[in-house]
Amino acid sequence: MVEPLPPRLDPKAYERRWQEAWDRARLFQAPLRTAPGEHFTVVLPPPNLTGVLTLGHSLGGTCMDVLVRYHRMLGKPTLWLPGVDHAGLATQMAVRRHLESQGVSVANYGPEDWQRAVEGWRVEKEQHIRRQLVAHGFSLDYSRYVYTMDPRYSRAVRHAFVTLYREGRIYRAERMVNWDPVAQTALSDLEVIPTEVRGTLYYLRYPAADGAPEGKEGLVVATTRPETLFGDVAVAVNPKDERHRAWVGRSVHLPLTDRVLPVVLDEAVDASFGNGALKVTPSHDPADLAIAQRHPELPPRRDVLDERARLTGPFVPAPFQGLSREEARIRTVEALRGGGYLVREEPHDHRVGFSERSEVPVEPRLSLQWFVDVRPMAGPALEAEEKGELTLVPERWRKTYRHFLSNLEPWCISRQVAWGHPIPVHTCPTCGWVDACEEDPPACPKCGGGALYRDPDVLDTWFSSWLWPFATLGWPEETPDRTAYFPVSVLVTGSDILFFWVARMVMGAQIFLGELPFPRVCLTGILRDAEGRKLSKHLGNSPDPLELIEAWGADAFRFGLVFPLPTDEGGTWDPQKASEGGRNFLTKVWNLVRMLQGSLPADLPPPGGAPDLGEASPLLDRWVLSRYSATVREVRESLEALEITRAAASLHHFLWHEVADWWLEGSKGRLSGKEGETSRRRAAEAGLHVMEGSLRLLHPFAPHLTEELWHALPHAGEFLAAAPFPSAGPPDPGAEELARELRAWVEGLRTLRGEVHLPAESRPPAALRPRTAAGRSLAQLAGEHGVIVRLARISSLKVLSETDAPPEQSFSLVTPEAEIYLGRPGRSEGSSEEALRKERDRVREWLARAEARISDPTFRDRAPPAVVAETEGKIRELAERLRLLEGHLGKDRD
RNA sequence: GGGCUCGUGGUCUAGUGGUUAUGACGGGUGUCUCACACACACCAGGUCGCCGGUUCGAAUCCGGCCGAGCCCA
Repeated sequence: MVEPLPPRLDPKAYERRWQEAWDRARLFQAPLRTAPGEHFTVVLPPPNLTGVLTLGHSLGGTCMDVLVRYHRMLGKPTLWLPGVDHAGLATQMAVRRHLESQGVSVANYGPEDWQRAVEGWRVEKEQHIRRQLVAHGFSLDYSRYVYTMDPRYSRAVRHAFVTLYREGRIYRAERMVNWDPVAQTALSDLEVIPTEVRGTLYYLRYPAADGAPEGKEGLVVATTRPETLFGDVAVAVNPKDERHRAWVGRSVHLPLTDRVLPVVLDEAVDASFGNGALKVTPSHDPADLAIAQRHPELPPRRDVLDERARLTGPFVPAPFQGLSREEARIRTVEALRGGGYLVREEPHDHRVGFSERSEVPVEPRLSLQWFVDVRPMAGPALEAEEKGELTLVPERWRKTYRHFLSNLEPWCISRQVAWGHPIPVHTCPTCGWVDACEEDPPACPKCGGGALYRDPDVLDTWFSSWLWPFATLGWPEETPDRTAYFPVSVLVTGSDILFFWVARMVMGAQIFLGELPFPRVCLTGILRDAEGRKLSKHLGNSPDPLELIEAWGADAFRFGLVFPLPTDEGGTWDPQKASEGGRNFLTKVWNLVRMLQGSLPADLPPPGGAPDLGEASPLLDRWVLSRYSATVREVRESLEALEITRAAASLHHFLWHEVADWWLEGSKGRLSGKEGETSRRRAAEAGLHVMEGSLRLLHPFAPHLTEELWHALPHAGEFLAAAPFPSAGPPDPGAEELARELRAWVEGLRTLRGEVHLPAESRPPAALRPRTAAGRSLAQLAGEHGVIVRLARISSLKVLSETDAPPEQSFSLVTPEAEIYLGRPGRSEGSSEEALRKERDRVREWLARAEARISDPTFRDRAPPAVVAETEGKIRELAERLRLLEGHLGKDRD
């Protein structure tokens, strides 16, 4: 026989123990299979190697674990595959900060040095991340762990590149990219954070070069970046702008230089901004570049900022050479002011892109980069969603998904960093041969020359991430896992990476495998702190999940994450409060089982099928079994629909407010044995059936606690984690209707007690006259009266017939279900008049509202007959209740 | 500037044409009632952002406005 449970729940006493036991039993290792077939596969979005997991990972992980454990309990071959992402530049920056904090200079680090430096970091972070994942109780299959820089994974990345290169989908081009002048690399749009900045708008006069139009001395342009003026190639105005019409065909002097710039017309110029004239600096602004390209007479570029954003080059006058962009702005403005070119300056709020990595403003820069032309891939990805082959949950993300795919830009995949997957393109300096190869060629295949030159860039990290759902399973090789466990069954991730990860994975799988990587995507909300900011490593406002697990236990933390689920919009979420709520609920479950355990006969066998309860069985047992069946159904439906919060809420409500508050409270008499061994045994059987099943239902949410409690009850099997998920039994509507009535009676009695301030210890006699058919049936079940007496804390219950006179000297109340009387201890101790009056006023108001509706002829005319009938029924009930209430009031006043 | 989303008691939230609008936290009152004070019972608190429209009937559908947030420029 099992030990009695300790009175207090202590997660530390069992969480680690079960994690180790599950691990020893290899419960989470997906079975090896070679044939395709029904399976459930989830891949963990690989956390970055940059550091520790955030609460966002905890949320996504919990959702995945719930689904994975559920499907595993359904008996499907189940795989949840973990891994980490090398996160190229992000990791390199983190390692660099780490090394520099230890006084190590990385200025001269080459790729090999970085490889070595990151390797040590990687081992440490991998261990930490794995510790965090294990502490959550996530049922991951660590035997299939993947690191995006593993040789096998790297081969997949390389294969993907070579395939696209050979198909002509990858090309090299000079483009305006987001340039990080500190990290000295291109960034994707998604690594740039637009930030609201208070800057200055400078109005500069560019003097006329070949005679000013009448009444003008020069053309005034407005700019936030005066330091780039040396790169100007023109001044542009909007053709519709009458103010500047006279400038067409003329030219102006570029201040601080001896150059002359033409004035051109372009639709893109915003006439309402500044003075309506724009200095065109094609090398350092994407919009200006576009203008220059529309005017073939203009020089296409004129670079004045180098890779560190310093003013350099032949167009920069000597005094400004080598200045940083910040210094250059100050000096240029000084010089412009000195020369009388600065007309005025005004404060100006605008958005500047900051590098997510090095946190400095990004510099638009023309440079030679590698691109994937993803635009042709969008069609199939859109089509899959439109046909319903790919569904997003919640559905409202569809529009966002479509909008993104309909506006794709070529994807810049090259990065000028030391660490990452190298771009496998080789050039022969002798004959000019260029190609992408799966293996490094020892010599030029064309001319036989050696000393091939490999492209120095590495790939954007997302270029490896978009292969995740299939490269982790062995692609491009046909491995057994790929056959058995692809496609992924559902992808769970944060809505913030819908574009750059989810959409790209869809395109990737379609192009490389010709099929979807997953049929469903579950997008979780974004957690925000008390100030409404997104929790992130970046802001440092995410607590370490390990601290919360340490403080509350993994199960409480997990339950707090999904119930209530934080929504992605607006709302804030307090991890302490949420975990506390989880802990309170789990304590409830703990005590529920503890109470039940103490009441079980020693020889009670593990539950088999549902106990056979005839109509003569105790109402509460029939009712709780019916509610249990309904809960099983709801939980299964919710989990199938990926509505994890709804499943958690069903369980929370059922266990706390149905099993504990009503079944257990009302069954204590029977469970205590005071009503005989047979009665006790039957109550215990019903309770055990419901609780053992509920533990299985709850297991995906709170795996440790349920495993611990399951072992404290009679059970069949070695692990709850490997037990089958419950199936729903039939509902019992008759029992539900009677129980609803019983609860209404008890609640009415309790409300009246409260309204007249009866002391908690008083046990007055009570009488009650049913007002419904169900109530009259319930009244016949004399065996249930003890339950009502217990729950309402009364000494006795007398059911009155229509003709019975109500008891003298009593408090009273009229509810929709019954007229209720409570014995009054002494005539001086309060009255129910206030309660009755309150109720009467409410009923009057409802009645008035209903009567107003029914007296409207168009309502009778046009509303469905059922609604009219319902309203009439309601009016009858309310009128009757009002009459009764007024009668009681009259009597009470005596 | 374009796109998307959301405005429900103090806070968070359920609710896709018909009830007396759900629940949680917080608040109040009373209770250490033989599982649980991490609890139990009861109570108070909302003109469902605003204005119009559709409808017999709108938190729910439509339009406009106001406010918040996200994404892309």
